Amino acid sequence: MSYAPKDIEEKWQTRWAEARVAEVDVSAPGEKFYMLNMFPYPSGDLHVGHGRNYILGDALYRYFRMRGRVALNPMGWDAFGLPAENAAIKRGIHPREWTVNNIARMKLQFARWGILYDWSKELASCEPEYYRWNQWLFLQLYKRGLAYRGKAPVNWCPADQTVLANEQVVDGRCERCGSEVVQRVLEQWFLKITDYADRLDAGLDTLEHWPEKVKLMQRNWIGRSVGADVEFPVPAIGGSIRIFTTRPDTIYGATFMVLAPEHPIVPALIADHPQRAEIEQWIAGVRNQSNLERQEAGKEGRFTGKYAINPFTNEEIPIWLGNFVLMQYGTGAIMAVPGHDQRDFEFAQQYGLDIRVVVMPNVGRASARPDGLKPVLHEAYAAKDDSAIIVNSPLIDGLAPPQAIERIIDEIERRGIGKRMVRYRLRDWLISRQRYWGTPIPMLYCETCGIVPVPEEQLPVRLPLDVPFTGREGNPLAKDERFVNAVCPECGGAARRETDTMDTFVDSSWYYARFISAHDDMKIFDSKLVNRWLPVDQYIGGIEHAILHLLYARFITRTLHDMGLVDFEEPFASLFNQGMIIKEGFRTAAGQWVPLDDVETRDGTPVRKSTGEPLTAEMAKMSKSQFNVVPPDELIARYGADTERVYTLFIAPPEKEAAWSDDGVVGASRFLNRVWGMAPHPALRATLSHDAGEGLGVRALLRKTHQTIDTVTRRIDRFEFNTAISALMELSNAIGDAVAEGLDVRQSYLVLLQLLHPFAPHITEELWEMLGGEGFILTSSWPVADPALMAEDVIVIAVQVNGKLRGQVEVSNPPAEAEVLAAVKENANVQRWVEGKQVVKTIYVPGKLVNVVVR
RNA sequence: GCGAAAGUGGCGGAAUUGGCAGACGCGCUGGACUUAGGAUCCAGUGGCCCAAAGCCGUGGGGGUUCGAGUCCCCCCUUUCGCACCA
Repeated sequence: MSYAPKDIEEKWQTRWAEARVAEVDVSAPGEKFYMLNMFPYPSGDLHVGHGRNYILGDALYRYFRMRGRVALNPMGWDAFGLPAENAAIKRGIHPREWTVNNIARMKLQFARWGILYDWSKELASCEPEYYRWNQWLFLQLYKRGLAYRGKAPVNWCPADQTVLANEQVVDGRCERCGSEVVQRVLEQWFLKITDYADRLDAGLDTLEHWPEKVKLMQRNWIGRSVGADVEFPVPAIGGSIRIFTTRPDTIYGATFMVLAPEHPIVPALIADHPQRAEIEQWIAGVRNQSNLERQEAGKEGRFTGKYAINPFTNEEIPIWLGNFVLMQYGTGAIMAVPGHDQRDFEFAQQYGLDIRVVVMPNVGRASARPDGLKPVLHEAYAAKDDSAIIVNSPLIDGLAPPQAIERIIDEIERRGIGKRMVRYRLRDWLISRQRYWGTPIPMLYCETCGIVPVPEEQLPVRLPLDVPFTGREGNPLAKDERFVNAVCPECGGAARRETDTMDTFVDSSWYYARFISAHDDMKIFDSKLVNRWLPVDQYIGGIEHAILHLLYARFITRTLHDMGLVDFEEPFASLFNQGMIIKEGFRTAAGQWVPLDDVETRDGTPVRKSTGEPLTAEMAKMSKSQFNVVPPDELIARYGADTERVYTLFIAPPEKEAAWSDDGVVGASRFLNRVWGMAPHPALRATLSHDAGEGLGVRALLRKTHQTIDTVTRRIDRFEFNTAISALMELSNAIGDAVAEGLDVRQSYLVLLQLLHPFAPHITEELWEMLGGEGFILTSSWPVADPALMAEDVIVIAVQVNGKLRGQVEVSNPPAEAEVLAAVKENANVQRWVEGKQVVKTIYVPGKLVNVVVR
């Protein structure tokens, strides 16, 4: 009987679905395991690159189930967002219809991959039963002062009349229409994530099972800096300017001050400047530049004509404006220490400003120090650790920077001119979008009462579905009178509804908790159950979410914690980022991607069939626009889903980028065919017994089997799926050899099926059934390795002396010291025996090298 | 520029604690079966050498060690992240 994946796979997919095997009663007893793939945006068709992500999750889910855990593997849809709206504009399909259709297609695809989700807990963020709680959450945040309306410069696309998220701006242009994005100051809704900056930063230390890389990225994004705020008096305007510095120990070296051109005090400083008009023009120019342009322009500045007093040297220092000082960070003003800061140094060089050395390498004796008072910038002169020493600074001379910093801040605080300060790079989260397809922000603007929240009992604020989509006149919601006109719940007068919708990252910041009570229409979720099931035990998704989604989710979880709704602060105990699948695409010299059916190979080089022009092959992320996607349909039709699953996991370590190879797939296919082909052999039907007198072959196979159980288990635990599968291939090869020798392999074969199940679920279920297994293999238990059976009976040690083989001796396993010593002595006259585990370690006798190696 | 990770056959990649480098798979070579092979099966496959023996081999150069892909120092290359954050 030959292997027909199609029939088998459909059969088992149907059976699993009918038996609702993946449905979990969240209040059932047992040790829980919450497995979660990041819920996808329903963009439609899935390719094998997406498959990697979900197959990985399914394999883990099945593994933990077999290990006896009550495993939950839910799935939902991040269903609001721009592409649905674009489809509506381009093709006249309603965003909802487009989304619902895509969801249906993706569900089918998941089923064909043999992925088991608990669909009873399915959710879609675009449905009122979900986004209602999004709105509720927003109101709670508003009540706590964590949601506020404020002015901010935002990315504005003039053609589409909307704000764009930073990630929707590509090279300064709108990713959708290509128009140049401009900065506009608008009133927007923000969530006060900065209130949680310290907790979000500190919490990273508790995430032991997160990739270091992601934690580092978050840490950099939060950008915690410790230092001090210091006031510098400016007599000319009868006030002072506050700066932030992380190096207060270098304050004696502050020879000038630089303000961001946008700093609010600038107009007062330059009011009587003779070239005021020119400076204002320069400021306007800098304002209009993006950060990138600003940096490319190089360092530029203008002298304001005014001076500040350095509070420690009491010298007058010039106040400059500089394009390299950012208004958004710190106080928008710096004390410039050109002797010890690269940027300040460059600026000082350019404008001929004083440079003073106040830090030197600490080389012990003063006389041995370099003649360091030269105005140069050198690495050692910027050191912040004990390798440096402060000079030219009366109050802190001779101290190392760490002590000097403490000392000088104490003095700053004593004098009342500043204080210790921790600042963050993190900014508040702008969540307003002038977009239709999103959660309406549940707020009202009343002519008499001002900003009024929609009362909770009026939720959800439903997104009207019958609105026209033209795409060129801004948010259709704003023109929908029925939606906009509302009654103020406070005074009963006329009110206007907020027509902005929420950033979809709000939707995804708490969905993992909603799965636990997905259909509760009384509350956001059941806290008791959520506290039982969360944090998520294993979260899987792409590295592209390293900052945004994961940071927002960590933030929102903390707000839920502070509301008393959950008793944990970190939503994801363990995080795994799978790598992308890439594949060769072909492009012309001009960089244009060419469809595969227009590519052929002539004389070993790819050319474009239609024009004959030469093409270059390039590995790229799978994408329709690059014509290099591998759709799973064909692959499954030809080889079956199990083959795709095994190949996808075998191709490379899962965290790495993997190059798809159509040829490589056949390896996985052959492997499964061999596994199938062994099954009907008569040897399988015999009963296995391990009586003495059995052939060595059976013992060896049994040993291999138990070693494989051990190996595969450990490798799955460590996410080493590729080598777990290679170990199964080895076992399969060993069983194949044993079958050829006519040995009874039934027991080993059943173990192989169990170990293989997470990777190739359909074929293993089928074979399990054929061999008379009880129930689903999915619900069978994971085999346990018997250490006694794993060990070799005898080992051969080779005695090497000075690299030369002196003899080989067979000893029992584990080897008795006396036995080995005797053997070694006989061959090499050795005195001492060092025992390893199974492998015999080095024996070293002075003057004589003896290397004992296990054979 | 700063930070992080990684360099192993023709390719993807293996190699607990330093202990037979190249598992497993692809590809390739030869063979079997075939009207046929982009199917299947068998054998071989790091390099030098007809072969054996032997020698050389984990980006380059030093070092530690009886022994280094693995540990230490210097250099080179690639990828990723941040990008004037005071």
